[in-house]
Amino acid sequence: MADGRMMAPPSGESLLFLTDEHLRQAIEAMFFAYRGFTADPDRILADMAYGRAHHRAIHFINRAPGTTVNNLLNILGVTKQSLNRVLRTLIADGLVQSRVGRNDKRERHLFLTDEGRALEQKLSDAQRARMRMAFRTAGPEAVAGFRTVLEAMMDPEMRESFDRLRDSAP
Amino acid sequence: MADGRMMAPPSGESLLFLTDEHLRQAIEAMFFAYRGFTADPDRILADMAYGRAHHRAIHFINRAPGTTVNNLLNILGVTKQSLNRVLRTLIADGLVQSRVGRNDKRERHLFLTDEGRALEQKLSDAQRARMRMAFRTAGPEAVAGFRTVLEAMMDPEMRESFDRLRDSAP
DNA sequence: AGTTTAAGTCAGCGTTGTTGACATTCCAAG
DNA sequence: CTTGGAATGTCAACAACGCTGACTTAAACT
Repeated sequence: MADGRMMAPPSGESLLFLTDEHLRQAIEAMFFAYRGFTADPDRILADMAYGRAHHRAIHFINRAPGTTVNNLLNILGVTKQSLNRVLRTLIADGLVQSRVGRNDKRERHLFLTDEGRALEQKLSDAQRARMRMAFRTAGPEAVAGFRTVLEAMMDPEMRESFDRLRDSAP
Repeated sequence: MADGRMMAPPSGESLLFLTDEHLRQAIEAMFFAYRGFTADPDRILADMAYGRAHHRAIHFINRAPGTTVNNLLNILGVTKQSLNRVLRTLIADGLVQSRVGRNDKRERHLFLTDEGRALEQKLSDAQRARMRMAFRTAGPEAVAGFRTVLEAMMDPEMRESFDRLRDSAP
């Protein structure tokens, strides 16, 4: 019966739980969970002329104010043309401010305006609310495991970006 | 110092670890990890004329052979027009076979061909390899927590799809 | 038999990713 | 001081994959 599959994998050093079936379930869980993860911000953005790309840009500019375009490029992992299109609309709409670098005037340093910060708040509030709910439901031990697995799943370069952001936390 | 942030959240019933900062880190972890999650299949698909949508269709047809288009629609959460474009190319390329329903001739039942199964294997091998590596690195307890949190993060309907697929496991 | 409902198709559009070519601006090395 | 290269930005074209709207066909229901 179904209960057999709902049992927790064996603890300890056993690695027998890594069957293809378990891995497939994990893959599907990742797929469905990511849909939930993005659902709330997507709903907010749908009403505006923005999409997920705008959300990501706003998130990381808020996270690291004054970041350069090139730095953002590395974090987001897209081409400058793709990012530029998003940034242009955000700047035109007054959500993002681009300041020429003082030391290196080739660089543009990006900041959220008050309006941009307001949208960031709205989006991240929604996303945090879901994450908070999931964490409360799952409990602290599960959360620790969740983060451990996510970090192990990243590519090394992404892991570096992640660590850099984390280590520069306020 | 950085070690302070690298400590595991407090265990037990404490919920103090649910600060906005912890949640934000989790959000970023989810973002970077999902990139890793899709990276390997994406690389394989890039060489062909296929994308992530084809991968998803192939995955779930393999998972539930004979599934109807409408069922697949509900699982994938896209419009039938969007799915149809993908299915048409997969059928034209001989990876998927579509059979008219016997009871209800309006329905089409979908199956992978040998060639389709071969591609599915290639894609899922790559994705499972990463997942297996992450699971081995993180350990069984972390894996259990990972799955718990992912399930709590899903929308109820997605959770139902996930459970249905899991309960029909071979 | 005629209407409604469901499944699937076709046409067209928007967002967001891609490449390629190119201009501009500027730092830094020769 | 000139030149090479780096950082940025723009234009154009294209692909993947979401979406809506209009339509055909088949089944089901009055």
